[in-house]
Amino acid sequence: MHLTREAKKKKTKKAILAAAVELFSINGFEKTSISQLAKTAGVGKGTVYSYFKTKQDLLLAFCEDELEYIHEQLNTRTNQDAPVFEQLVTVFMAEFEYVTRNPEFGRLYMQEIVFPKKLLAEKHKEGENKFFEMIFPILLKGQERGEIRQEFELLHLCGHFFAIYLLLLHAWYSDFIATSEAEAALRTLFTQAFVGLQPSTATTHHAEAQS
Amino acid sequence: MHLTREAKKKKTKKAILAAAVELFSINGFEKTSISQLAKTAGVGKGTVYSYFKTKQDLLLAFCEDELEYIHEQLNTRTNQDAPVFEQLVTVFMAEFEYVTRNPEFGRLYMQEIVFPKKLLAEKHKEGENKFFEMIFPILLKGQERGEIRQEFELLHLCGHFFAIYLLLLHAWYSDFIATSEAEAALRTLFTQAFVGLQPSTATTHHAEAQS
DNA sequence: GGTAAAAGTCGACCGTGGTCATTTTTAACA
DNA sequence: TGTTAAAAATGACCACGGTCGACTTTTACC
Repeated sequence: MHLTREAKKKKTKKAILAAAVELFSINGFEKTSISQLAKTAGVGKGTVYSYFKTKQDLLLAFCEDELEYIHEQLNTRTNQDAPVFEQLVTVFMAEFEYVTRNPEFGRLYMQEIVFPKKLLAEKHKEGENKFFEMIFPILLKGQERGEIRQEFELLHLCGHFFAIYLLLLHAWYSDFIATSEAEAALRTLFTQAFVGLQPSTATTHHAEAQS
Repeated sequence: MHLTREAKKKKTKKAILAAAVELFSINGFEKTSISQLAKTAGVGKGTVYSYFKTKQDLLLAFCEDELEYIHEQLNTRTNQDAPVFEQLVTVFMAEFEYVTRNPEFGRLYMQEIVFPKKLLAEKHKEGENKFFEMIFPILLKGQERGEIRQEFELLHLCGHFFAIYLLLLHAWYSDFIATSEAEAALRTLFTQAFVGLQPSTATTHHAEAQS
């Protein structure tokens, strides 16, 4: 048999991940030791490290699994005909709620995603692309519909919104805003971004955009 | 003598910080052990921990010292009469260059500042305020001069720019942009923010801002 | 100075994350 | 089935970050 081996590996990996979810949820990330986790998963300590390079990797793997699920759900649920503004609020709030539901996981995940070790940057680009893939089509449609200026590149637009999302999370983690205030804050920031910071009469002498 | 005691403590603290700077610079943060550091500083291991709660705290303390210096320099050097746009570019690029000069320190610093442990959030608000204090007066003057819309709250404006700054660093740490491209990217994002994402003819049906 | 309490220092000690030589399991072939 | 080489699992082991009670120095008061 050729499949049995691979199948077993998958099963072991799942067992380790399951143990991780269980123990991290109960005791938190830092208070869970790898040996304890290995025992729960029914494997040796070394085995854990042959599936995950690092304790953090284990957490990130779990987070990414969960996020993928959230993203799929979002893709099927968002109303493609609503205004861009509203679609973005929906998407961002879903992400926000997921990340902040378990602050400890979310924090470690975002720390690694936003400011990755340079060597691992490549790996995370992929993960972030998931996020960009979500809002990319929304913004594209927005440009087609004339809700968003067409002279800006889509990538830069995505970046702009990602920036606002980062700020939202930062504000929450720093206790500047409570969970209940998040949506209002997001809308305020979006409004600023849409309308623009300068008065509409101003001369845009600095508007030489870059690729 | 009453001062001797305090003076001695300061001296010890400086010695520890100095050892940290030296060893971190040579071997990096993770490869420097506390016992090694303690030996270099000429104190016991426990003493290090009576001055700094954690190994990370040690690094953050160092970073904050350095940042303070940068901020002072900036306050005296920026041209208060230049357009807001240009002043902001100057300030942000200075910060950017400092943070990315030593990627490892900058990374750990930003990780902790942007997504702090909830319990320590209070402590870091202070640190961030330094940043806001830098751009607050610039934006205020911008509003007075009519370069920036007056219907937005200054705090939200600061937030908007901080968001862009975070994105810039993120893009750099993720290898999306190189050091040499940073300023151009920053200008592009600023332009987007100033001009606004929606066409100037669009109806702003969503413009109910929040406090 | 003598002395007792408070402040500061110390390094042996603990549990941890991570490694690696060794052992066990699997797959392939005669 | 028996043999063997590769793949996978293992846990003793290591260096580290951080703790703690024992120890030394400083202070304040007589």
